[in-house]
Amino acid sequence: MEYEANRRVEASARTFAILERLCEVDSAGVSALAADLEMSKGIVHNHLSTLRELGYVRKLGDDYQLTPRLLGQGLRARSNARLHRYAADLCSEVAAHLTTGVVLCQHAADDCTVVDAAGLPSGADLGVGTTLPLTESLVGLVTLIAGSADEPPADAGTAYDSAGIRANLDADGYATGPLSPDHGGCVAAPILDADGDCHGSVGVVLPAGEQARQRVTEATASLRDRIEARFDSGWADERSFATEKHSWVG
Amino acid sequence: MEYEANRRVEASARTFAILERLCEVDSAGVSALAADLEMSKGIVHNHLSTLRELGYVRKLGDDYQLTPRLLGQGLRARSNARLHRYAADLCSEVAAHLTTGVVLCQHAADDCTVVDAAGLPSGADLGVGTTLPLTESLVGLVTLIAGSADEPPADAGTAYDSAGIRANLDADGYATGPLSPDHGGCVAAPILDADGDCHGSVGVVLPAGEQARQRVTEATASLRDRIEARFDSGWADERSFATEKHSWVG
DNA sequence: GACAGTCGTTCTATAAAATAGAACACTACT
DNA sequence: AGTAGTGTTCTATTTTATAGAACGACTGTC
Repeated sequence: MEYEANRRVEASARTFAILERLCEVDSAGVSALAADLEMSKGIVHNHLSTLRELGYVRKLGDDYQLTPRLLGQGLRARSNARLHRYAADLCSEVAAHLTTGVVLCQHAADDCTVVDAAGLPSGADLGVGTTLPLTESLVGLVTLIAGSADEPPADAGTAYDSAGIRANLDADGYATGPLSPDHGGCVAAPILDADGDCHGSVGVVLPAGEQARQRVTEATASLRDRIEARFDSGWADERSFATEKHSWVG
Repeated sequence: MEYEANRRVEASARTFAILERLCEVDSAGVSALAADLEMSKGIVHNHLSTLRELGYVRKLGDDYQLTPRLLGQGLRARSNARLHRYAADLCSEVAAHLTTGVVLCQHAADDCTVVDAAGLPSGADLGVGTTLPLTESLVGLVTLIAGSADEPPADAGTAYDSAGIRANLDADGYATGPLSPDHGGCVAAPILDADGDCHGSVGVVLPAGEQARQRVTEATASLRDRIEARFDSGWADERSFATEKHSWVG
């Protein structure tokens, strides 16, 4: 218990608290941040100066504001992750072919994040960067179940039938149900590599109509297979390398 | 001098160094990071644990990897910035109308970052998230010049004619030249608000041909005017609010 | 024109916490 | 078995982050 408290770097946690707060409010002054986060003005100023020195924050008049640096790093992190590299183009392809929505979600500790989206209407609240709860969304739940041998604890109180989903995953490798409490039906399939590690999931929106259901489930299973095949083969992505290096001159 | 050194939060700087390193290499272990950053293994482990607790990093086997959390925050930060909210749709519009590339760049301390791009070929190295140097790119230089009354220091050694660009900005509100050493010609216009603060710039790619030049410069000036008009009026963006709140059900 | 209420910034003594470095547990390969 | 690698734990020491008050500048109001 003594060590657990000691190994956490408090100063960094404070810096991130400030950064996250700035992310919510766009622009704020030292006093407002200090009041919101219950920190002294002097300390907030020190952390903001540090963030500014590192290029994550800039000053506009007397207010501080995030720079787009996080965006660049976030996109770079996504490009580094195999899930996005292997699956993004296939998801677009399926979305276009089925004329429905497809989301690619990456599993994280406490939630899952949409890293690619295709075929969604422009007003959708499922765009890239959206985070969904692990236990309260189908795309999250399938990653949780596929990633661990034991099913989610009963106290999680999920609205889904965990045992049923597990059975569906064991049988078919996908599950069907509402994408989240706020969204309609979808078919969700976890993406596993050869070691059995779960990298995330794909969710394909289910249009109304019973014959669409079969087309979508088949397409989802095929999509999953093609993505996992790339994981297994350590896909060399020659194509993306070829285009990535191409310097563009207008 | 004593205070300057004291107000920087070293622990946070170390955490960000680890985070940035992870961003470059996708996935790495404690020892590798410690060696690269010349830190002790124990310390790297503490910082990684903190980042993991905060949800920015996850563990895959013995390696650590960034989560997509930065992506979500980066996109949210972009949505909060007025530059993106006011200018993104107009840039797309102009790109479609002229059938050329348009980039929207946000000014930061040491560089400028592409926060929106439209009409660029798929292999372009100018996508969202790209950072360009302030003095070695036209889109950066116009923000630098427009943002400060005095011209950039001579020792910056820019390949551009700063005085000439300043004259062009004073006269027309835009400048013409190579977008960067790696790219072709463009017309770049800084975006200023009513207080004279520079928020960034737009860069419109210049296709070959002399009559295209005039069309593009006129379109750029018009684009700048329309964006700045939204800054001046504190554009209420009813439209984006209306669509943003619309929960989408498949 | 002085006043009160802001703001961001600076400063310093004190207490808290980050750190280095060695030891530990575990795995893989020889 | 042995060696070399990993991530992790631990502790004593010193660095350093912190609270809180004072400062200077600015913006209104009376």
